Formats: sequence, structure tokens, C-alpha cells
Amino acid sequence: MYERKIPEMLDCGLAIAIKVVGGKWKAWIIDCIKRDIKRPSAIHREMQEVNSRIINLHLKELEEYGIIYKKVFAEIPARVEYWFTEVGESVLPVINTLEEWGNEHREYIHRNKIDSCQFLPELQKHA
Amino acid sequence: MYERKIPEMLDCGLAIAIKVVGGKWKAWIIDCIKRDIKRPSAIHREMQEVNSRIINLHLKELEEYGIIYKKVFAEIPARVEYWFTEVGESVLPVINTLEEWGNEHREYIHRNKIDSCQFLPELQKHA
DNA sequence: ATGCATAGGGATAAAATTTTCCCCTAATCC
DNA sequence: GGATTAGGGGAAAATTTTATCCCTATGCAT
Repeated sequence: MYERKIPEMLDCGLAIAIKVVGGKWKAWIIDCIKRDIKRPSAIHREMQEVNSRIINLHLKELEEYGIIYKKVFAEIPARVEYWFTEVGESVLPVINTLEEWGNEHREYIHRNKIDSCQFLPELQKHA
Repeated sequence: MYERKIPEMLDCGLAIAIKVVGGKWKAWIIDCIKRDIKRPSAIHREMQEVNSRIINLHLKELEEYGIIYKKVFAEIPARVEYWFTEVGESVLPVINTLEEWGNEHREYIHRNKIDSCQFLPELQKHA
């Protein structure tokens, strides 16, 4: 396991929230579970562009934070499901807020980003 | 300048939102500007633990996204201020939502994180 | 001349995160 | 035996992000 060199800032609300929903895929994994896609293999099928190793790592982290918990069924083949804790449920509207804001301003930001790229000196040369 | 190898996903609302408020310091920089701390040097004074280079990089990125814009005054010494665009203003309540959620659940998450660390094998050995 | 404040960026390094590759267990089916 | 399904993780590479150091330039004050 990777050991961080610099301790995490877990004493600030903003830092906590970003830890939980930030990262490249966490919010999407949470969204899967919200849509009742609770088994690791099912989540992976839903997000095929993401390696299952990554999904596992994020699930583990979310479990450590107490956002989700693991149900292990004594079935064959093995069956595991991740469910939201109460606090996990409370993060769903937060993600919704992010998503709504993002969708509202997606085009604007995309356009700005592209415009600013057009003024990079390297690109001007080839224009 | 660093050139990314993998193109950014700017076509998904959630990804956009996390680009804008995620990262280690962006939300704090935005918070500074909200509190009327608009000059780069002032922001640095406010966040002394963060290198001014980093603050510059984030300011530049936020400017590229069209979240803030730069006002340059023809004064000596040089004077620059960063102001929110209209879209920038609209992100403030989103950050508020994150902050409130985080503060509400800070202790819970902190406790969980520590508990799960106590079960790491390395630590058990020394317990 | 030296120091300070302002704004900014290049080069480089460190740290963190994401990704790929390969391995394991265990049961079932062919 | 070999292939498949399910869950899981070690090692290391690739990528991205953050940090450090040092430099430019201006004008004011000491």
C-alpha cells in the first residue's frame, strides 16, 4: 500500500468533502451505487474505461471514510455488495449539486478553455 | 508548460465541476476572492503554507475556465486583481454546499479513517 | 547600492494519483 | 485439465499535480 508522505488534512470541512467526492472516479462510483449497481464486477461493467483495480481502491477508500460499507454474501460465486451508510446517503445531494452546476456551465467552460488554448504561442505558429 | 498526455474530459458536468473546485487549493483560492482578497500577493499572505507559484498556476487555470478574470491596474507597484465572472459567482453556493456537508460530517469521517488505520497489520504489530 | 514589494514564469524535483500487468484463491462448467 | 466468474492485491510504470528554487522587471525607500 502506498504511504503518504504528507499527512492528510481531515480537519477542514471543505478538504473532507473534496476528499470524498474529488478524485478522478469517486463521484461516478458513488453514482453507480446510487443507481443500484452495487457489486464490484457490475460497477466495472458500467465503467469499462476504468480498470477494476482503480475501482477497488476507491471503494476501499470510501469504505474507510464510512461512506459505504461492504456486505459479503456466503454464496458461490463470491458475492459482495457495497451499500451507503447514512452519511453516504447524505452525500448524494452534494454530488447532485455539483453535477447540476457542471451541466449548466459545461459549454461555457469548454468554450473558454478552448479559446485560451488558441492563444498558445506554439499553436499560433502553425495557424 | 506541462502538456497533458490524456485529454481532459470536459464533456461531463460532474467532471467539469470537480475540475473547477477539486484540486488541493482551488476552492480555498476561490474562497479568498469571495472574501475580497483579490490580489495575488494578498492571497499568498492569506495562505502562507502554499507557494505563490502554485497560487499563480491555479489562478491561471481558473481564468482559463472563465471562473475569474484579471484586472490589471496601471499603477506602481504593479497591481492585479482577480474578480469573479458571472459563472464564477455561480460556483460559490456549490462550494458552500461542499463546505457545509464537510463540516457536518468531519468528525465522523475523521473517526472512521483513524479506526480503519488501527487495523492495518503494521500498526497492530506495534500495538 | 541594497532591500523591499509588486507580479510572474522557467527549470526541476517531489509527491500523489492513476494505470497497466500479473498474480492469487475458490467454485463451477465443459 | 482448461475456461469462466467473482473478489482481491503487489509491483512498478505512467501521468498528473504540487512544490521548491531562482530568475526577470519596475519603482520606492533607506
